This record gives sequence, C-alpha cells and structure tokens, in this order.
Amino acid sequence: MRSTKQRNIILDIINSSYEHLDAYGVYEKAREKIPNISLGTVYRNLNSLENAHLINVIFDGSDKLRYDRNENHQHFICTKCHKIIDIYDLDFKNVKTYQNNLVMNYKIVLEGICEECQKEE
Amino acid sequence: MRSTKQRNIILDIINSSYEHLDAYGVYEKAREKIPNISLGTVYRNLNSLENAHLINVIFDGSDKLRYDRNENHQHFICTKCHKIIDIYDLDFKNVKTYQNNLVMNYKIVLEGICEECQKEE
DNA sequence: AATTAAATAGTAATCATTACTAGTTGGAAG
DNA sequence: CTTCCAACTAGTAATGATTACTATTTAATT
Repeated sequence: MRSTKQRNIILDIINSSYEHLDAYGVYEKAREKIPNISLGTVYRNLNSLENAHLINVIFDGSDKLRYDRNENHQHFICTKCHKIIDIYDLDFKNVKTYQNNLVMNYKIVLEGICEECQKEE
Repeated sequence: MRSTKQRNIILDIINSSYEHLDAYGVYEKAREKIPNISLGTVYRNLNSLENAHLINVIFDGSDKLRYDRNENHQHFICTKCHKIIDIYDLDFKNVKTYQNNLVMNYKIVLEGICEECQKEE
C-alpha cells in the first residue's frame, strides 16, 4: 500500500473524528483539503484502510456503512435512529441498560481468516 | 403484526436453516412453498421479523445482509470469503484462534433504544 | 356479514457502492 | 538523479441490493 496525499488525509479524518462518518461524510471533509478528490477514491481508500486494519467499519442497521477509528472500544447502536454511542467501560455483568439507553440484545463477532482462506496463495 | 401465510413460511425458513441465507436465498426457498411470492414481500417480512426480534441480521462484510435464527450464539466471519461460522462455545480468554480460524479482531455491539428515542410516543 | 388496516404481487425507482478508463505518481532500482 | 511501472487518482458510467408504489387481497375485530 503506497502513501498518497488522498489516503493520508482520509486516514487523518477518521482518526480525528468522533462522529462515525459515512463515506459521503468523509468525502465532504476530504474536499476541504482536496477540493477535487473523487468519491470513488474515498470509497477505495476506506476499503483498503479497513483491510489493513487501520480503521474499522460499523454496520448501524441503515443502508450505509460508517467508519471509525481503530481504537479498542465498543458500541451501542440505536435500532430506531441508528445513533452510535462509544462504549469504553463495557460491563457484561449488567447490560440491560448502558447509561440511559435500553439494551435489547447484543452481538459479538470475531473477524479473521478462515481455515480454507489461509491455505490459498 | 398480523399472521400471514407468507410471514409464517419466511420465519420457518430462517428457523430451520443453518445456512445464514441472504434475502434472495430466503426468496428461493419460499417459492418452493408459494411459487408467486414477491421478493418485496420477503424483504418486508425479513425487516418486520427482525424488528420484532424474531430473527437476526448479520452483516458479513459483503454487499448483502444475511439472516439468522434468534438463538443465543455468536459468529466468526471470514474477511476474505465472508463465510459465517456459528460459535456456541466462545471463550474470551483466548480468542487468537477459533478452531482453525485465525481471529484478527472482534466487535461487540449492544443494540437497543437510545435515551432520546425512548421519549418519543 | 361488514369493515378496515395491514399485507401482498408485481413493477418501477432509488442510491450506496463498485467498475471502468485514461492519465498521474510514489518509490524502488539502477 | 533518471527510468520505470505498478499502484493510484479523477471523472463518469454501471451495478444491484433494497425500498417505494399501486391496485388488490386478507386477517381478524366488531
């Protein structure tokens, strides 16, 4: 992965934001620095940065993905308005509520490379 | 939520399958029972069943969502081929591997209704 | 049996994301 | 420093999963 002006700016936007931006939001912020940056470039870099484990994707239940810093924390996601709240103090012994948010269920996903894909190439 | 033939069959397909079907896969299985069922009906019912917490959605990193039984278990998802593996014996003390799958990172999401949305109606 | 809101089939529309193309550039190797 | 080329970019077109729409049907209550 080469270091380009576009990629560095996109990574910086994600790392310095606490807004859980979607691709278009990143695009808008990136245009402040590079006015003619292409939306396709933003998508391509968000994907490659995610593959390189430099940023994270969040599926919030809406039709668009959101992007997040690569920092150890968890999320509460509202199933009505799709708001994302960062969690730094998760206590699994009592998760019926988190602060004043009502928790209905939780999901744990391990991500990685499966046995078959490890064998390839 | 009314009980319809279509909705009951869709719920039954999800509950009796271990394949983590996507919407089109559910549609294909549903057509075996109701040949002229509409794809829109499948999408609409998958959404309403999920809102009613009768089934679960899984985001596997691909461009389509997948649907799962509402049963307490977790998932390993391969970031290369998007394979989903059910986990019934998650041990958080050692998650560098799960069986022979290499775990790169994990995500925990609490889902529910945020403080603001609880106030509404 | 009448009523009506919710659901359906079939089709059209949306729009987030990806693909494509011609031109540009990072950075490795001489 | 120059050459070189795979990786990258801007701009635009295409894709396709999902949702919206409309006329008709139906669950289930009174």
